[in-house]
Amino acid sequence: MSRMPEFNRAEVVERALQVFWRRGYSQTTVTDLVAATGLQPGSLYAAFGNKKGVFLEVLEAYNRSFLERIRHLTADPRPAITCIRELLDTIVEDTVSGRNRQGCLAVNALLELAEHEPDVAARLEAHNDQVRRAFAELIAKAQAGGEIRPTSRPDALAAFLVNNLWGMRVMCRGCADRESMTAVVDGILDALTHA
Amino acid sequence: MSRMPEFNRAEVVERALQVFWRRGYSQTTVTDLVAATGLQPGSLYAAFGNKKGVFLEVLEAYNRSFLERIRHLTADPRPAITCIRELLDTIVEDTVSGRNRQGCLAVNALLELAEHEPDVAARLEAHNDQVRRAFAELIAKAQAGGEIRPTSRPDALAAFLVNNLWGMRVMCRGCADRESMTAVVDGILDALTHA
DNA sequence: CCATTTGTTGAATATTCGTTCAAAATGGCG
DNA sequence: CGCCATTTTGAACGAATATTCAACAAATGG
Repeated sequence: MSRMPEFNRAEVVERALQVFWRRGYSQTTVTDLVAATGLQPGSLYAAFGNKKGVFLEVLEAYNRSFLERIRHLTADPRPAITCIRELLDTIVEDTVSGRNRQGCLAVNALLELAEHEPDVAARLEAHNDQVRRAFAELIAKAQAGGEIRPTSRPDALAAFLVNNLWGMRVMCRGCADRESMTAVVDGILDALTHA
Repeated sequence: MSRMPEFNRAEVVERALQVFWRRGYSQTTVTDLVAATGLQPGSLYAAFGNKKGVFLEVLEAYNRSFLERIRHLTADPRPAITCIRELLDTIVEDTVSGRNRQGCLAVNALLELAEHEPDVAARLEAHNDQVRRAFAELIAKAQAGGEIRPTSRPDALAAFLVNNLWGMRVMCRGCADRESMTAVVDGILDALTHA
């Protein structure tokens, strides 16, 4: 009964994500989004409402993907500590190689927008909680398997781990030397296994 | 032989700092700065060149103050671990009480501006190095005094500590519950003392 | 093949922002 | 006091920005 959209929504979101991730929210202009997505302003506004609408959908896709990645670790047959080490090592490698120095979109957005976009902040808080819970499950599994001593509660260790993850996401934007980053990873894993 | 400036530069910088800290760089308008400092646009531009000039001076003041605070810890007669715990506890209290949920100006600025303001990023990297070195000294002192075992190098432990500090500066913008934050602080101190 | 509904186009719009500048004000000094 | 260098004032300017809209195009159903 009507004309069909010419674009693939997921593709558009993915391309917008790349721009927002690299340039941040404020420094990304609608013109940037038009160039990156191939959509004209009118189509963009028809599909997403406004710039913030695009960003919210981008953020949702990013967070979902990240969270799934963490949750998959719990299903991984290898020891949990191995999975965590691999996760952290990947960040180090991506940073040192220059493959990814843009940090975490969610962390970047939280620091940039927490003050004047309360709804964005609320979503990011919720995401943070979910990440923490996912790690707590992973740690509980590791404690059950004897990899981590059950001295500390999974919640507490998860909060500690997430804190370090966010710290690394800050550092990889500004001080990307391998030595410091591996020292950090070693410190985290020592803390988890000796706790 | 000429007219004298009517404002106190340090006061103006301090007031501009409050605005930039709360709102971030992009979201702070020159109109905001005019309102906060009491200076008219012309005076502001005569004194600082432009908006970025104001911000650079603000950042310098903030970083110098923070760095001095850390360096003072090395001269504190009490055990280094006590000083570190106090530093971290202060962050927790300021966050939970709502006294300071704006995190760290330097971290916020790094994430917001690293991409498109290379000179800002360079200054922040240098600051980061100085902070790390200051903590390394503090830790070396603690190792010499037997508070921390000399198993790990001071550099490595300092990198780990700074990573957690930045992580806390992220978290205090988005997930300010006391339980998580004290869990993080406990994790940090356990890691430092048992390493 | 027409009517209708929806998507696309891209120039236009209104607003906001950083910055400038000419005129007025101020204070030190001969 | 009168000269002059400097600061202050605040309206004005141009550039950039997010958003809109009227004209056009495509697809569907009868």
